[in-house]
Amino acid sequence: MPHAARPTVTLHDVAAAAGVSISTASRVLGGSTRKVAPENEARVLAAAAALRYTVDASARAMRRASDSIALVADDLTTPSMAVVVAAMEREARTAGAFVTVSSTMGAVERQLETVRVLRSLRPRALVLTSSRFMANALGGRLLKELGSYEREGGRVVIVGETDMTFDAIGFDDFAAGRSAGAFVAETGHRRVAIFGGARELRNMGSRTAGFMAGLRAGGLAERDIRIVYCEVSRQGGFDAARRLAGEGMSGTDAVLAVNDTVAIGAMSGFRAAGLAVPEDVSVTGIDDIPLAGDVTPRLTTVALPLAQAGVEAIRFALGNAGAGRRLTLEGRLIVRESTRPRK
Amino acid sequence: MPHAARPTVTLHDVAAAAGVSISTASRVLGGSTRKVAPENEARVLAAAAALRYTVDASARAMRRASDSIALVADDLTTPSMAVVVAAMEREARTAGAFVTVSSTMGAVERQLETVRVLRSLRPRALVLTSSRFMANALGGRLLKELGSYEREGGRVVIVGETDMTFDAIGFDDFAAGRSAGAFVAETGHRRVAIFGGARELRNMGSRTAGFMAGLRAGGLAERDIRIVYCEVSRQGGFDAARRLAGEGMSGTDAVLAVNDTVAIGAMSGFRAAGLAVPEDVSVTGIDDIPLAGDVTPRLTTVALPLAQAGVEAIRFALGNAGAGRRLTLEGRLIVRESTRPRK
DNA sequence: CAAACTGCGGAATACGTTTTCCAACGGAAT
DNA sequence: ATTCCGTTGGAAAACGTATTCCGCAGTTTG
Repeated sequence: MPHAARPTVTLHDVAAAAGVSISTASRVLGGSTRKVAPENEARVLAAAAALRYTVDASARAMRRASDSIALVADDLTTPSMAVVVAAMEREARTAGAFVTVSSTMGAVERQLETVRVLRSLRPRALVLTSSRFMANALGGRLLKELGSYEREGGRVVIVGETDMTFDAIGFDDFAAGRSAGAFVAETGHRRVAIFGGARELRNMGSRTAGFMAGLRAGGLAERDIRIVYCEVSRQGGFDAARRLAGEGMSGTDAVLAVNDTVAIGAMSGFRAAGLAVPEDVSVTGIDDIPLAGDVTPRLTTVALPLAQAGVEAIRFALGNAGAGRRLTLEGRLIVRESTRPRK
Repeated sequence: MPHAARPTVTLHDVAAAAGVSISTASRVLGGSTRKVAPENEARVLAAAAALRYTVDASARAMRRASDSIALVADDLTTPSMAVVVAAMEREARTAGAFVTVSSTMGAVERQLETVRVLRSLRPRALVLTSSRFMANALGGRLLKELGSYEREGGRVVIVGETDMTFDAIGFDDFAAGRSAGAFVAETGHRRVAIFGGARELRNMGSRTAGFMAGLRAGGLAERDIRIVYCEVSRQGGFDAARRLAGEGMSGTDAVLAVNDTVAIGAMSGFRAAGLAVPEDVSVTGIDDIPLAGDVTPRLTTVALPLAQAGVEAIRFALGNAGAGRRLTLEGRLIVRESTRPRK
């Protein structure tokens, strides 16, 4: 035993116990196409079970394509991300692959570092999920790193919006925003506030643009729409609502939040300020995280197929190479009790 | 190139480019103790950078102890689990290790299967987080599997309660329950309902027992305490609250929920039934998930050091072998607005 | 000045597996 | 009966790295 962590039972041991050669044992255990005599097959299987043999994935990876998929996520604790990751894990497993997860906690420099580390695992694919994977980030160094990974035969899949030319799965954020905006306009709201994200988050920008388009299509004028920049978090929504309420609302009868987390925070903020949702003000979100259907009042939102995105990402990762495929998933408006038509 | 996924640049290429032997390149790049001439070192470094070389973790794992840690989690989407996992990921990274995550979605049979698969990665340690890792599960097969893994030099760390003799990190669930119970009793509540978990979840059982102990210590009689079994989920808490309210509360002025998720569900349920928290009924939880400080009213709860548990688990996993160490972490009562003293 | 020692580069080996190649064997066809 | 082919087992090579061992040079020591 060469070093502490490896005093394992090997194929060699199994073969010896079964009285066959290593080749034969490998063929039985490794799912080879070659046939071996039923007699020998049974003996190998028995020996493997008795010895509790498990193949060494590292050694196997040196001869076969690996079946690991590395996932780089901004923040695993985000509800929508948790849903995506869980779906990926499930899908990968049904395909006999497994997922290793790393989070970058939103630090852009750590994305590069993380990708470097993960590349050493020689995963079959690298799945990046973030709203911030832009080609020019870090002076293009991330792009270069991913490029050379791909040139070495790896697959890169991006979940979220990007301007890079890898396979990508995104949500139609503009359309999602537009359907929320149109709904709010059609249900008779006259003055609307948009609780929007920091400008640098690209998908949040698309959602805001969609809100505007939907509202205008529904007949609202520019001066009836107010954009409130806030942190994209529950607290951000809470604070924005309190502030708006503190300033007297100036007629605002609906809030379009850039995602469910902000919307739920906003509902709390209004309630804390003594306003009732939906009686005094309607609130909508985007995403349809599990919590959205659980809060009181339940949140009207645009459901994005988060789990499906996870599944499709794994399919891209495992499927045949396709250069720069794009899959855009559409959201679906779900009307619940956090909105109410105005007379 | 033997198979598609491996046309990578190898140490051989770097050595050739630098004009040195493979051994020298390995010594420079692999963090060896052997010294190499500064001249050569510089050339190797330059070549590696130019070629974008990354070591092959699989190949390295065949000579050195691996630096991966495999995590088996019941359900990654659980808020408390997300906190633990994030902390593990962070801690592992600072130690130069990385974490691979798999979830079993609560299915006990899949725990065994998952451990089998993960063992093939020859991780340095296996970290299991669940409330259900009992020795006799599956007729002891899981225990046997873990035992042989440990005999092969692996480390097993369990986060949560267990009766197995591996290193374990747990929370003092009984004490947490007791401090919540004592607080509720001391603040003048006279009739209390416990929203408890399914009986087979051991830690939930300890919490319930702690509730009882705390309440009795505070002077409540057996007949003033009512245990309501409900699903451990937001919906479970919601339904239980609705049911209780529908039956007229029969004087209940406080609810002790077995965790924050159930408590938050219960608050919604009461509100939906027209009752106010904390005016009509006080509600407490256990865990202190991030959401607990965000809901309205903010939840009184017993904060468990979830992140610390993740950190300590990684330290156990990476530290020197210690047979059957136990670390029990204590919770801390945090009083917020979901409870109110009764006159 | 010879001998011992130090510092460092390189050849070779080992890690555990898959896969190619070869040999042996048995049965069928001529 | 001889040749041919299909089947199956085993020997050996290969994957990329870390490390042991050896040798060469240069330096110190007696």
